[in-house]
Amino acid sequence: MRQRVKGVRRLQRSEYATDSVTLARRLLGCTLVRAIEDGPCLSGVIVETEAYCGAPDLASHAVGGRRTPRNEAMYAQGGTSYVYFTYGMHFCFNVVCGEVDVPLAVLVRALEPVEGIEEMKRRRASGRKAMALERLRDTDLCSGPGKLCAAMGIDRALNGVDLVSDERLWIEPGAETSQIATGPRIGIGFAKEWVEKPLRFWVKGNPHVSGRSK
DNA sequence: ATGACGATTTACT
DNA sequence: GTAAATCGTCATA
Repeated sequence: MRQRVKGVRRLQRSEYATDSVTLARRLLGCTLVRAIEDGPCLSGVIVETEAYCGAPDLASHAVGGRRTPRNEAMYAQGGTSYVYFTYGMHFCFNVVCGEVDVPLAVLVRALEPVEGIEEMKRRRASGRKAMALERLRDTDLCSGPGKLCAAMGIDRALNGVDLVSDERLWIEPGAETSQIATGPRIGIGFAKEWVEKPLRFWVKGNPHVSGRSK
Protein backbone atom coordinates (compact mmCIF):
# COMPACT_ATOMS: atom_id res chain seq x y z
CA MET A 1 0.00 0.00 0.00
CA ARG A 2 1.36 3.38 -0.97
CA GLN A 3 2.17 5.61 1.95
CA ARG A 4 3.06 9.27 1.67
CA VAL A 5 5.37 9.29 4.68
CA LYS A 6 6.87 6.23 6.27
CA GLY A 7 5.19 5.36 9.52
CA VAL A 8 2.04 7.37 8.88
CA ARG A 9 -0.88 5.02 8.63
CA ARG A 10 -4.28 5.37 7.08
CA LEU A 11 -7.57 5.19 8.88
CA GLN A 12 -8.52 1.50 8.84
CA ARG A 13 -11.74 -0.27 8.09
CA SER A 14 -12.77 -0.58 11.73
CA GLU A 15 -12.53 3.18 12.21
CA TYR A 16 -15.12 3.71 9.50
CA ALA A 17 -17.49 1.16 11.02
CA THR A 18 -19.40 3.67 13.09
CA ASP A 19 -22.28 6.12 12.87
CA SER A 20 -21.97 9.34 10.88
CA VAL A 21 -21.98 11.73 13.87
CA THR A 22 -19.10 9.87 15.51
CA LEU A 23 -17.14 9.82 12.25
CA ALA A 24 -17.89 13.48 11.49
CA ARG A 25 -16.26 14.43 14.80
CA ARG A 26 -13.45 11.91 14.40
CA LEU A 27 -12.48 13.21 10.97
CA LEU A 28 -11.74 16.70 12.30
CA GLY A 29 -7.98 16.90 12.59
CA CYS A 30 -7.39 13.99 10.23
CA THR A 31 -5.58 14.57 6.92
CA LEU A 32 -7.13 13.96 3.52
CA VAL A 33 -4.45 12.96 1.02
CA ARG A 34 -4.68 12.95 -2.78
CA ALA A 35 -1.84 11.33 -4.71
CA ILE A 36 -1.61 12.57 -8.30
CA GLU A 37 0.20 10.69 -11.02
CA ASP A 38 3.15 12.76 -12.21
CA GLY A 39 2.46 15.46 -9.68
CA PRO A 40 2.89 16.48 -6.08
CA CYS A 41 0.87 14.97 -3.27
CA LEU A 42 -1.99 17.23 -2.24
CA SER A 43 -3.20 17.15 1.34
CA GLY A 44 -5.08 19.09 3.97
CA VAL A 45 -6.33 18.75 7.51
CA ILE A 46 -10.10 18.26 7.72
CA VAL A 47 -11.59 21.20 9.64
CA GLU A 48 -15.32 21.04 8.81
CA THR A 49 -17.73 18.12 8.31
CA GLU A 50 -21.42 17.30 8.20
CA ALA A 51 -23.14 14.07 9.24
CA TYR A 52 -25.87 12.56 7.05
CA CYS A 53 -27.95 10.05 8.94
CA GLY A 54 -29.52 7.64 6.49
CA ALA A 55 -33.14 6.92 5.61
CA PRO A 56 -34.77 9.06 8.34
CA ASP A 57 -32.63 12.10 7.45
CA LEU A 58 -34.72 14.40 5.26
CA ALA A 59 -31.56 16.11 3.98
CA SER A 60 -29.84 12.90 2.87
CA HIS A 61 -29.69 11.71 -0.73
CA ALA A 62 -30.74 8.37 0.77
CA VAL A 63 -33.87 9.74 2.47
CA GLY A 64 -36.54 7.07 2.80
CA GLY A 65 -34.08 4.46 1.62
CA ARG A 66 -33.85 6.06 -1.81
CA ARG A 67 -31.27 4.09 -3.80
CA THR A 68 -30.32 5.19 -7.31
CA PRO A 69 -27.28 4.92 -9.56
CA ARG A 70 -26.09 8.28 -8.28
CA ASN A 71 -26.10 7.49 -4.54
CA GLU A 72 -25.22 3.79 -4.80
CA ALA A 73 -21.84 4.39 -3.13
CA MET A 74 -23.63 5.43 0.07
CA TYR A 75 -24.75 1.81 0.44
CA ALA A 76 -21.24 0.39 0.24
CA GLN A 77 -19.10 -0.55 3.22
CA GLY A 78 -17.60 2.02 5.57
CA GLY A 79 -14.47 3.61 4.15
CA THR A 80 -15.92 4.04 0.66
CA SER A 81 -15.91 7.48 -0.97
CA TYR A 82 -19.12 9.04 -2.26
CA VAL A 83 -18.50 11.82 -4.76
CA TYR A 84 -21.44 13.50 -6.45
CA PHE A 85 -21.86 16.26 -9.01
CA THR A 86 -24.20 19.14 -8.24
CA TYR A 87 -25.38 22.51 -9.54
CA GLY A 88 -24.04 21.52 -12.95
CA MET A 89 -20.50 22.41 -11.95
CA HIS A 90 -19.31 21.24 -8.54
CA PHE A 91 -18.30 17.98 -6.92
CA CYS A 92 -18.77 17.13 -3.24
CA PHE A 93 -16.78 14.48 -1.36
CA ASN A 94 -18.26 12.24 1.35
CA VAL A 95 -16.88 9.44 3.49
CA VAL A 96 -19.28 6.51 3.78
CA CYS A 97 -19.46 4.85 7.20
CA GLY A 98 -21.24 2.03 8.99
CA GLU A 99 -22.31 -1.26 7.45
CA VAL A 100 -23.07 -2.38 3.91
CA ASP A 101 -26.59 -1.38 2.80
CA VAL A 102 -26.87 1.29 5.49
CA PRO A 103 -26.47 4.69 3.74
CA LEU A 104 -24.55 6.77 6.31
CA ALA A 105 -22.03 9.37 5.15
CA VAL A 106 -19.99 12.37 6.25
CA LEU A 107 -19.66 15.35 3.90
CA VAL A 108 -16.20 16.90 4.07
CA ARG A 109 -16.80 20.65 3.85
CA ALA A 110 -13.39 22.26 4.44
CA LEU A 111 -9.67 21.55 4.68
CA GLU A 112 -6.69 23.44 5.95
CA PRO A 113 -4.24 23.01 3.05
CA VAL A 114 -0.92 21.39 3.95
CA GLU A 115 0.88 19.94 0.91
CA GLY A 116 0.75 21.09 -2.71
CA ILE A 117 -0.66 24.52 -1.99
CA GLU A 118 0.67 26.01 -5.22
CA GLU A 119 -0.88 23.18 -7.22
CA MET A 120 -4.17 23.70 -5.38
CA LYS A 121 -4.07 27.36 -6.37
CA ARG A 122 -3.55 26.46 -9.99
CA ARG A 123 -6.43 24.03 -9.89
CA ARG A 124 -8.74 26.53 -8.23
CA ALA A 125 -7.77 29.23 -10.71
CA SER A 126 -8.51 27.21 -13.83
CA GLY A 127 -11.83 26.00 -15.17
CA ARG A 128 -15.10 27.79 -15.63
CA LYS A 129 -16.11 29.08 -12.22
CA ALA A 130 -12.59 30.07 -11.22
CA MET A 131 -11.27 32.78 -8.98
CA ALA A 132 -8.43 34.90 -10.36
CA LEU A 133 -5.08 33.50 -9.31
CA GLU A 134 -3.79 36.70 -7.75
CA ARG A 135 -6.96 36.99 -5.72
CA LEU A 136 -6.71 33.55 -4.13
CA ARG A 137 -5.77 33.45 -0.47
CA ASP A 138 -4.92 30.17 1.25
CA THR A 139 -8.27 30.36 3.02
CA ASP A 140 -10.05 30.37 -0.36
CA LEU A 141 -8.55 27.09 -1.53
CA CYS A 142 -10.53 24.46 0.37
CA SER A 143 -13.11 26.42 2.40
CA GLY A 144 -16.17 24.70 0.98
CA PRO A 145 -17.15 21.26 -0.35
CA GLY A 146 -16.96 22.24 -4.02
CA LYS A 147 -13.78 24.24 -3.56
CA LEU A 148 -11.87 21.43 -1.87
CA CYS A 149 -12.83 18.98 -4.61
CA ALA A 150 -11.53 21.39 -7.23
CA ALA A 151 -8.33 22.03 -5.28
CA MET A 152 -7.70 18.34 -4.57
CA GLY A 153 -8.67 17.04 -8.00
CA ILE A 154 -11.59 14.99 -6.69
CA ASP A 155 -14.22 14.19 -9.31
CA ARG A 156 -16.48 11.35 -10.42
CA ALA A 157 -13.47 9.15 -11.16
CA LEU A 158 -13.04 8.86 -7.39
CA ASN A 159 -16.66 8.00 -6.62
CA GLY A 160 -17.00 4.64 -4.91
CA VAL A 161 -13.31 4.03 -4.30
CA ASP A 162 -12.09 2.37 -1.11
CA LEU A 163 -10.22 4.87 1.06
CA VAL A 164 -8.61 1.98 2.93
CA SER A 165 -6.82 0.66 -0.16
CA ASP A 166 -6.98 3.16 -3.02
CA GLU A 167 -3.71 4.61 -4.27
CA ARG A 168 -5.12 8.02 -5.18
CA LEU A 169 -7.14 9.05 -2.14
CA TRP A 170 -7.03 8.22 1.57
CA ILE A 171 -7.25 9.65 5.09
CA GLU A 172 -4.57 9.67 7.77
CA PRO A 173 -5.47 9.96 11.45
CA GLY A 174 -4.83 13.12 13.43
CA ALA A 175 -4.74 14.11 17.03
CA GLU A 176 -8.10 14.31 18.74
CA THR A 177 -9.51 17.80 18.29
CA SER A 178 -10.39 19.56 21.51
CA GLN A 179 -12.31 22.59 20.29
CA ILE A 180 -15.23 21.36 18.22
CA ALA A 181 -18.09 23.71 17.38
CA THR A 182 -21.46 22.46 16.12
CA GLY A 183 -24.34 24.00 14.20
CA PRO A 184 -26.98 23.38 11.52
CA ARG A 185 -25.97 21.97 8.17
CA ILE A 186 -25.63 24.24 5.13
CA GLY A 187 -27.84 24.30 2.05
CA ILE A 188 -30.54 21.91 3.26
CA GLY A 189 -33.36 24.34 3.93
CA PHE A 190 -35.84 21.85 2.47
CA ALA A 191 -35.27 19.27 5.23
CA LYS A 192 -37.98 20.41 7.66
CA GLU A 193 -37.36 19.17 11.19
CA TRP A 194 -33.83 18.12 10.20
CA VAL A 195 -32.80 21.65 9.20
CA GLU A 196 -31.85 22.82 12.67
CA LYS A 197 -30.21 19.68 14.00
CA PRO A 198 -26.58 20.35 15.00
CA LEU A 199 -25.03 17.95 12.49
CA ARG A 200 -22.27 20.25 11.23
CA PHE A 201 -18.96 20.17 13.03
CA TRP A 202 -15.92 22.40 12.71
CA VAL A 203 -12.70 23.29 14.45
CA LYS A 204 -13.52 26.36 16.47
CA GLY A 205 -11.75 29.47 15.24
CA ASN A 206 -10.05 27.82 12.28
CA PRO A 207 -9.89 30.31 9.38
CA HIS A 208 -10.22 27.60 6.73
CA VAL A 209 -13.81 26.63 7.51
CA SER A 210 -16.50 27.65 4.99
CA GLY A 211 -17.98 31.13 5.05
CA ARG A 212 -20.92 30.92 7.39
CA SER A 213 -18.97 29.16 10.15
CA LYS A 214 -16.37 31.84 10.68
C1' DA B 1 -39.01 12.58 -23.76
C1' DT B 2 -39.44 16.29 -20.63
C1' DG B 3 -38.77 19.44 -16.90
C1' DA B 4 -37.52 20.91 -12.26
C1' DC B 5 -33.91 21.31 -9.33
C1' DG B 6 -29.71 20.82 -6.50
C1' DA B 7 -25.48 18.73 0.55
C1' DT B 8 -22.38 25.46 -4.38
C1' DT B 9 -19.56 29.24 -5.81
C1' DT B 10 -18.81 33.60 -7.67
C1' DA B 11 -19.72 38.19 -9.21
C1' DC B 12 -22.25 42.05 -8.88
C1' DT B 13 -25.62 45.93 -6.96
C1' DG C 1 -27.90 41.39 0.10
C1' DT C 2 -29.34 38.94 -4.90
C1' DA C 3 -28.63 36.43 -9.12
C1' DA C 4 -26.29 33.80 -12.59
C1' DA C 5 -23.73 29.88 -14.05
C1' DT C 6 -24.63 25.04 -15.79
C1' DC C 7 -25.86 19.95 -16.43
C1' DG C 8 -26.63 15.26 -14.52
C1' DT C 9 -30.23 13.00 -12.22
C1' DC C 10 -34.68 11.48 -11.27
C1' DA C 11 -39.66 11.59 -11.11
C1' DT C 12 -43.37 11.90 -14.12
C1' DA C 13 -45.61 10.89 -18.32
